[in-house]
Amino acid sequence: MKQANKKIFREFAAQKGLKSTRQRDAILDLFLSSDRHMSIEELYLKLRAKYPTIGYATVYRTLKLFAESGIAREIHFGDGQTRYEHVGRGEHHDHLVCTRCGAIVEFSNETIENLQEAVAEEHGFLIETHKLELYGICARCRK
Amino acid sequence: MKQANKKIFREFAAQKGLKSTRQRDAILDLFLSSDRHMSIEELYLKLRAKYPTIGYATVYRTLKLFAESGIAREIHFGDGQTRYEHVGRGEHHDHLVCTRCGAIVEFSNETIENLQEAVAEEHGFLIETHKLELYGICARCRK
DNA sequence: CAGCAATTGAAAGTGATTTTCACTATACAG
DNA sequence: CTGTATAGTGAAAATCACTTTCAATTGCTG
Ligand SMILES: [Mn+2]
Ligand SMILES: [Mn+2]
Ligand SMILES: [Zn+2]
Ligand SMILES: [Zn+2]
Repeated sequence: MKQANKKIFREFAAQKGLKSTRQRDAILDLFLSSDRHMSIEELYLKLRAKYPTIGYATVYRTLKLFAESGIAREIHFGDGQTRYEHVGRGEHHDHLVCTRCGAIVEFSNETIENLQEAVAEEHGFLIETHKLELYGICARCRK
Repeated sequence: MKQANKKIFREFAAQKGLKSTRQRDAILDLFLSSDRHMSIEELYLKLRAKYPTIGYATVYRTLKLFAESGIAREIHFGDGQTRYEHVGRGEHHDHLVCTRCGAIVEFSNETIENLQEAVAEEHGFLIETHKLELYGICARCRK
């Protein structure tokens, strides 16, 4: 997925007249090779290590571009910070979030998705997106 | 539910040594008799009408107490504002949110809830809470 | 290389929420 | 009823997570 997403972003950038900059490239590389759910702050701190002068604004702006291009998705787990996660073409998944250690497990359940559609239909809604998050204690923390 | 929740909060307040104040009572009455999903700002503005000197801080603090006591639940629909909704003893529901007009429809689906449990179990998680929100266009806005 | 638009980072600005603090109100003992 | 200890209040300042502004820099195109 990494190379595919790199290509998707390059194409997006090209047709939008975005320039290729040292910072943007560094952020893209870091994002694509990092943990799947990173907060801006985590990304910023890691970037600083290799690129001490990079600014918060640049990181924020760049991650928005990633989301716009379709290679990233913004997620909110209710801790006040925005996270970004990788998105593969046409992929979708939901999350289990450990309230103890913060671990995030991804899952996808076709049946649930279908039932969501059914519920929406009952109420005349046309679903655009949805959010399903299960919060609890992960296997590790339960031991 | 209104009287029941009033009683629940009174008991919570008593055992926590919270005092009964004019403001707290006003906020409780307004909250319990209002729309089921109110933002702090909406509550604040309505309160101001009857109680011109009430401060934002008091409203924020009081709603947190309501949540702590179990009569209210904090909800985040991604518009940057925290909302609070009524909670009845042992009740639970999820939401359909119209991205056009902001309408909120509540629903509950036993089958989905059971599948969530099954998913959690597969991953060794013990669910504490969950959030299921379906965003889309409501029946009215589709016409 | 010149010309110009896009990009960057520091710093100021936002908007929601929280904290601080001096003042006030409540509850409970006497 | 008081007097007191304590909790609560509201205005204003502080925080937090972003977002915008802007002057300086950089990438591209020709
Ligand atoms: Mn994920
Ligand atoms: Mn609701
Ligand atoms: Zn855990
Ligand atoms: Zn609508």
